[in-house]
Amino acid sequence: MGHVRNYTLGDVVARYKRARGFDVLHPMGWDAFGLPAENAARERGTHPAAWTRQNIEIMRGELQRMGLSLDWSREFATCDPSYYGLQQSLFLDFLKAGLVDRREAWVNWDPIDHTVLANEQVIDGRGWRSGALVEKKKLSQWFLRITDFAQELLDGLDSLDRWPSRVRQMQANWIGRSEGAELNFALTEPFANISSLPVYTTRPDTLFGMSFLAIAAEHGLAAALAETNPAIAAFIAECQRMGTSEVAVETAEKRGIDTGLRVKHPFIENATYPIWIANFVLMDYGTGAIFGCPSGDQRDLEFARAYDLSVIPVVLPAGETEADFKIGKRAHDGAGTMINSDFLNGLTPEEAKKRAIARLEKLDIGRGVVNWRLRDWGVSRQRYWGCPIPIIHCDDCGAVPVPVADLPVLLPDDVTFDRPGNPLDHHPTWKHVNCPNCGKSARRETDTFDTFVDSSWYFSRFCAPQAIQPIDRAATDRWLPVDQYIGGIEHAILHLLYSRFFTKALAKIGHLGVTEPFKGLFTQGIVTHESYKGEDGRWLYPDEVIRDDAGQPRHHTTGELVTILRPEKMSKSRRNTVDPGAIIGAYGADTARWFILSDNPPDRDMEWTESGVAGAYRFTQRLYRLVANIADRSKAVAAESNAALALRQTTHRTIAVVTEALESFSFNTAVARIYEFANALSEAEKSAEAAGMDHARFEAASALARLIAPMMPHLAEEMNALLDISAPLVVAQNWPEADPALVAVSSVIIAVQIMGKLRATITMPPDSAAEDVLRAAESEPNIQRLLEGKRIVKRIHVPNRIVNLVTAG
RNA sequence: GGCUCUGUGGCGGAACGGUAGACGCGGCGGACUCAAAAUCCGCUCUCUUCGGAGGUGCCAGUUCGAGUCUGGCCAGAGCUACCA
Repeated sequence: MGHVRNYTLGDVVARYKRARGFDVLHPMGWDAFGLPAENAARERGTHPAAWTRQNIEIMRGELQRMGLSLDWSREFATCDPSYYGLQQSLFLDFLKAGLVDRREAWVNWDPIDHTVLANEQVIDGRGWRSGALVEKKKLSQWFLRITDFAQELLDGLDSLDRWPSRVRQMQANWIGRSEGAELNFALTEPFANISSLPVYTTRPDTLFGMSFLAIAAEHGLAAALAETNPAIAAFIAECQRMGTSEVAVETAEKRGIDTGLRVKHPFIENATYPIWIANFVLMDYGTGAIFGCPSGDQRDLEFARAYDLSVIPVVLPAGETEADFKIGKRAHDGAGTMINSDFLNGLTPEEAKKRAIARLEKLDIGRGVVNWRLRDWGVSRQRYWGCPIPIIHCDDCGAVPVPVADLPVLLPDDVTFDRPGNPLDHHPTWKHVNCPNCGKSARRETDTFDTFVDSSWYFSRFCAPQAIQPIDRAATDRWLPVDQYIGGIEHAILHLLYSRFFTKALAKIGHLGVTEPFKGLFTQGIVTHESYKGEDGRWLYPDEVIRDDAGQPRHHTTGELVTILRPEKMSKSRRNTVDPGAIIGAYGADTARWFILSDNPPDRDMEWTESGVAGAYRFTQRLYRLVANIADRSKAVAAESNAALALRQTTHRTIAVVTEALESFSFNTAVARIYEFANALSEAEKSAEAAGMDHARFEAASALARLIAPMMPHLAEEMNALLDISAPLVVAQNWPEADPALVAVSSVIIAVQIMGKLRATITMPPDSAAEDVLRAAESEPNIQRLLEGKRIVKRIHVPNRIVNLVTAG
């Protein structure tokens, strides 16, 4: 149901903008590669391609029955060779432009499934599918150099003023720019050709509070030490077994092992500190080594307490004295004055930071650097159902790009899923090819791309889906950036960041002329539903549950009592799903669309309820009846009755407010205004004989048809044809225009307050002079009564809205 | 732990700092009907001595006036997480 909501919202915008005369590109495609297809293959023996095609057929049918105004001529799926082949050629362009690296990286390795797992696929240290304990393993992987664009990706966020600020905030946090210093700590004695250790820190100001240096278990020095020291080897092995899961991280104690090696302090002559291997130091942030200042960093403090290392306060908080200040259980990482810090004493941490960096640079042992939390994007996946990475590995020539003329590298159809691992790797012939360089026998890369690659440029392809080139520059110059992108908040970081990176990278190599893909972003909420449990605790489908005479929920055949649980995201495992096809079948697409739009603001989660759908359905029937009674007698009359004029004013005011609501994505309030309009039109039936009412009702109904058209396109056409069979289709008509003369009001109701409390209302001509309004307010009977014996000391008048009388005595 | 967001009737939710609760759902009452369904009409925040009084998570503040702005709490949600 989530996708139905998503595309309904988009369709309203598309239809509305089209009626306003815009040229709208509203395409549809399929993000078709990925794990679900492979899992289905393993579980049910269907081929991933067949399974995918079948799913696309089903979903396309649903979308078409929803009446989405999509341009199906632009449809494609990412698993089409005509799409992924072009993606391969883009990759080769990236490679040529130096945007691709191949390097060793630590990965989560599932020893049963023989595959790399993403972090989110590791649950409590075990593979989400196999349940095997996940190992950290070093593998050669392909990386896209997204970090080259870190600054641009951060800066670009400022220009995205039509994005939700929280998404921008999330991306900024993810990119994680920090400023600090990188410095080298010299070892007192070199070990295994290592004479110094580089360390990144954001707090060079606290260097005088140092009490140890710690390196990650995966650090090169640790590996070298492990060769001759079994205790260290055991400790490293233990760290690698430790999961990366939340629980593991949260409950893990700070642990370490002293290497026996020591480093010199950069500033203090003859001072040396131990090097520890610690479980809380991350290899892939900074340099994989830290200096520990326990007084200023909570983690360092916990580590120091565990191993009885010294704690030297270096920042004195305001209001404390140097003699009394002690570090207890909490490190002090806030503001204050530097102490125990030689040439930094008396400075603020900010100033001290600058001074320390200057000294490091002068001594030529360090420098100020900017560091990023963002990592390069590993795109290798040991999977079949994805886009093959177009590389051939040759023993002599190394990794050789597949020549462009040989693209696409097609996935073989004849694969088996009868054993763990990557079917491409098991295939008897596929990977054996000759090196394009030297002609000797070589091997294809058997990894495929992360599917986020597929979805990082599809919007460019939609602009010219038949083009020979992957991206048609003229077409993208015309259409991009996307004016309005609609998606779930779950894409706030990954998909949206990767797409932004791709756009900047493609711009750099000339494929695109824009540097941001999506000008406007709207994040819609998820669709939820109650879920139901039978007496034995099994999940029940919504249509298995009925209400008995007493209103108790019961199973429809067994009669057992059913427990209702609070609404949650629809999921197959909880069985709290509703089938869009069944809803459309029972009520029609317009009812589904109307309910989706009316329930609540589209950026919030919506609860799918049967009564809500039924209410929407009733309204569709009511609209039809309302219009069926109105014939095309559209001539205006010279002398219009008050009733007719009032209806016409309502019509034009409704046009104005609905237009405004649609512009601001307030679909639920647009719906409310249309309900009010329909109520007014019903009311007008009572004075059907009044002069000019035929025309007024016809005008109203005609406007109503066009106003609901973006939301209920089918009913809109029915109503339009009922009113005037010879009229052009609503989709061919313009958006209704509000007549300013009819929108204007002839009187306003002004609230009269005394001391800010509402005491009366008065009716006045709009824009009346202040003195007239105040005179009328003060002579209103109820106000006069309340003012008795009081003196007015101040009169507030807000034109057309309110009068507030401030009294004394 | 960090960042962000959200707290308004029985429910979903309206409300440029200016009449809190629009509109819908649900509920109650009535009309129509032999009856029901459908439909139509009315009522639906609380208290009230019928003058009013109180009310938007809690406590302060700014203002003639605060659901809206500021500060501090409380609760819930999302993201992120040993990022040095």
